[in-house]
Amino acid sequence: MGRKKVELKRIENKSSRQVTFSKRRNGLFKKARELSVLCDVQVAVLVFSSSGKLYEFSSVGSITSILKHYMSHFKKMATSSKDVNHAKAYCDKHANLKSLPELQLMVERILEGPYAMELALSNLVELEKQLQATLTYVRARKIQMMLESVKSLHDQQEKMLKEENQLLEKQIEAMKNGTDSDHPLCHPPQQTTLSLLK
Amino acid sequence: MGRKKVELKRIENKSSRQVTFSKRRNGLFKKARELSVLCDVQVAVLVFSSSGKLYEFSSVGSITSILKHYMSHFKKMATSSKDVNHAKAYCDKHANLKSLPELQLMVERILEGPYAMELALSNLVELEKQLQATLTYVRARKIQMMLESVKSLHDQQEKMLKEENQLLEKQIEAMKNGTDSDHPLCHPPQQTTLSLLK
DNA sequence: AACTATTTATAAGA
DNA sequence: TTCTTATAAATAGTT
Repeated sequence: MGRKKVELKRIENKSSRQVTFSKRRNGLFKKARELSVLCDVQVAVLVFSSSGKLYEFSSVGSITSILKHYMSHFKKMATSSKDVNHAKAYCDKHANLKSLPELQLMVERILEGPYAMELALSNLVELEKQLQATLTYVRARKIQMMLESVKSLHDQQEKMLKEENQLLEKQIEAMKNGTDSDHPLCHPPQQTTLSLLK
Repeated sequence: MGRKKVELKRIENKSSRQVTFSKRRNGLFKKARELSVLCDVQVAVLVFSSSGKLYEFSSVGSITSILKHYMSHFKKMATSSKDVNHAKAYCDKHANLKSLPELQLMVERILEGPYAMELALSNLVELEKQLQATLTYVRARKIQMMLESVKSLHDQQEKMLKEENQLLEKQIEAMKNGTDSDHPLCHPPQQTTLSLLK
């Protein structure tokens, strides 16, 4: 379908082969998307160029579902502005990581953009790495916070027990020293209230 | 390209959807073959019908490169044999999850079997779910273990402090009994009940 | 499955 | 590379 009918054999001229490759590859992906949508089927097209580059079309399936999975994680993560700020600071210090807002944009473009289907696999792999790194960081932060909260409770309790010990020691001291006209030991019951995990 | 322009959306009429599927599937495969021959590249097209049937065109080779990605995730998980045992026990109690060794076999069959190309996409999606579920479990176990180790340190310290308190209380008691045997206000110190991490 | 009016893809040229 | 356009090819609706 062009000015002339083409013979079905390798195009020997390198540059016209390259031009045809680019045009027909796009055409093939478009057809694949149409088939997928019109007929409600899953289609994957993989094209390996002679230079080893991979061009891929995927109507659905693992790649999209992986992205949706990340996306849902992502929305949860983005709700806590505190985490976002921590992550932002972290990303600023490690240039290989993108910030959460940047990643969010990236994911949204991919999922909602008009060219969602024409994403190269390499882009997805890169995105996945970025998301994984960010998730890992956020998880580490959460665990850190959990441990810190437990430790803080612990420290508080320890402090109260120590205070109680000191009080008791003073009582002993006082009893040893004192005669009994005045009874410093006989106070109303000590209040030892420990509020712990809510 | 037909009597009318078609909207790019699912064809609702089942039989015309089926006819279009058949026509366009063949068209897509023809385009794929042309691209492959004219441009001297490798092309694979996979079409999964809603009934699960696979139609395939391949100018060559395999999809194993995509599957290797899954495999690498997998290898990381399998490094800790302790976790493997925990996960095994967990999986035994939750029949919908496969154990790690089972998953490993699954992946190996997929990668090394002679029918690598004929994998249904649904298998990959299922595998992905299994892997994700297992990873989630392993992560939860790790957090649990970290918290437990902190709690155990905490409990130990608390026990020591309590013992010290008791010792001090006994000393007070003893001193009271020796010097000042009937003083109505002087009760034994109040008990200090500590409710801690469950 | 075949036909055919139309739309769509694309080869060659600018 | 991008656009234009003549023509080949694909295909939607019909039979």
